[in-house]
Amino acid sequence: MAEETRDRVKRMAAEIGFRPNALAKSLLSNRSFTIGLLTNDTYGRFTLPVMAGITEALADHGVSVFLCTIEDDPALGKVHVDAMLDKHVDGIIASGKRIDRRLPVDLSNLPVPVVYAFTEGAPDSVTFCADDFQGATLAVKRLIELGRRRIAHVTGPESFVSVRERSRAYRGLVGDAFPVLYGEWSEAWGHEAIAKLWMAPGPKPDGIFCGNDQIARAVVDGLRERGVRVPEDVSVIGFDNWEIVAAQTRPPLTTIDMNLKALGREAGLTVLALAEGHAVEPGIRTLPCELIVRQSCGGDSKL
Amino acid sequence: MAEETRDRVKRMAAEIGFRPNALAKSLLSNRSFTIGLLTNDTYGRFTLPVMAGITEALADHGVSVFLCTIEDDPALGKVHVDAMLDKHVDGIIASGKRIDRRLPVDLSNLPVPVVYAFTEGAPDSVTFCADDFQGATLAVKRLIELGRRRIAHVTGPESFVSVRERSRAYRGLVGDAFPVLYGEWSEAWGHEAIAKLWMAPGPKPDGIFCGNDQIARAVVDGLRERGVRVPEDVSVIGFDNWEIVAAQTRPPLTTIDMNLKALGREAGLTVLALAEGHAVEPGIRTLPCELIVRQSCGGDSKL
DNA sequence: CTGAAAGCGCTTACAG
DNA sequence: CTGAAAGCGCTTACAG
Repeated sequence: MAEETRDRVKRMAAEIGFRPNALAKSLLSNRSFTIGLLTNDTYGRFTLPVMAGITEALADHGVSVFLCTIEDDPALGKVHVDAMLDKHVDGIIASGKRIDRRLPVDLSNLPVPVVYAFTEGAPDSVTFCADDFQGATLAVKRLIELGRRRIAHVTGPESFVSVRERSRAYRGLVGDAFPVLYGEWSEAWGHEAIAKLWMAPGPKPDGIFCGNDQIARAVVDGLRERGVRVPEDVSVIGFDNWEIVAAQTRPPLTTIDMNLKALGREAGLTVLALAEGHAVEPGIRTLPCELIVRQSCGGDSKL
Repeated sequence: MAEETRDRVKRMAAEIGFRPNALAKSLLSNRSFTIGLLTNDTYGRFTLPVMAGITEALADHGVSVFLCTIEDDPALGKVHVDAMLDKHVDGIIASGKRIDRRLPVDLSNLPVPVVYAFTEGAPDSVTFCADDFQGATLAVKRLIELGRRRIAHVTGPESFVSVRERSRAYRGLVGDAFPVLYGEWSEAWGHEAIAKLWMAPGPKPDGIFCGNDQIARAVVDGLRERGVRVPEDVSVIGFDNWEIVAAQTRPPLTTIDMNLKALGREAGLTVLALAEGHAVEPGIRTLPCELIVRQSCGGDSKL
């Protein structure tokens, strides 16, 4: 075949928009350039950022991702996992809405690599999660740096490891002058907690670290309703950086971002490496959180 | 081959967990049992319910779905569409965050069927969207049935068709005693609107229909802060049924649900039908909204 | 009714 | 260096 012919063929192929059939390729290469994201987070609060990170990392590798939302239904889970295996995904990323619960499906002994992100993984697997302790430390330290000396902690149910980690960080920095207030992940609980705190005798807190943004929002609202100024009288910091809540609070919440997108990116890259046969050390990888400064804590944002 | 042998083979196949390679199957059948969901709704507010509907309708047909979030980046859009076509998806569902904007990618003349859900479609395509006019009618009628006679409408930017449709429905039922207040889709605007309404001379509204739940939340908060009781003095109804906002408002919001999940289900079924070669009438299919009664409008919930 | 062959669209390894 | 063949894992159509 002459140079010229070869060129002509190539040109025509490009012109005509020839695209090789990825399915046929996969049949040979054992690589489908497809991965599955399995989650029970129907609301997408945690899974969407993770998903965004995965896509960001893998889109230009030509990898597409199947999103499978399985609620808490083992049967649905099996259906989705089987469908993914039949389609020969290169790997699976399991995700969820809390780091101390497993998805209702058995992902061990699959013929493809599995990586866990923001959900509890199998013992010898690779698991990514946010560093709750470090994130909480960031928040409480900021309150201390702002000169706050009576810092309270209003948070979610003690059954969550995240809650325990965060309050452990709080305790370490603040001691036990104030009780940690455990409750629901709701605004109702935030209001209740503020009522408790302000009805108690003795000096009131001048800083409140909240277990999530919903609680923080209610705390800020509750304070305003009592005529207490935020951030002048009391500094409030939340957790999650859930835009819809944090940005709409009056004043907008300073809060902790878990960097879920970075987490997704790492998980994506890792599952790809595994799929390509690279060895990856198993274990729990903890990614740092970040302080997002808005207006609910006051002070110089460059502190 | 004896009956017995055939049985034994089948049994062994099941035992050993034999699963046919879907990729190989696809090569022959021209069906990959895979569809793509393309969206620019990074937050997932609208796309996630649509996605849930699609999955619900198609999971037991063995169809998996690629989720592709393309922000507003045409280049990214093309990358994803090409990746999907290479993988021979059976069809594509385009979705978005408003019904009068197109995705930044050309989906005409693709070799696979395309269906639009909650985004503007190509002229001769199948498009699904919620019935804004009917939804707004539901809300305003409810306010009227509750005996409200001075009903105001606080909503988003007039540039949205949804906004214009909803206010057209409002106008039709209420007349023009009150101006329609157009603004941002934010709580800040809700507060501002209440300030305007309550500073104006003359009788105050006794019912407020809001363009979305964020505005409604702020309206309820603003009213409470002015000592106006909701729902005793003023009935408020929102739009969207965005759980995180509607359920946490004090009192929780009565609101309109666009039935996005049903929309996703229809879109999924339709794209599948097209993939199977069935003819589908092009055009815009409008799905009805639903009134979700909580406590912000008062009255008998069975009205 | 059973069993072997041809073919889906590619890539890899091998013979000329 | 070029070109034909074999094969990935299936299904379909055809010959015995």
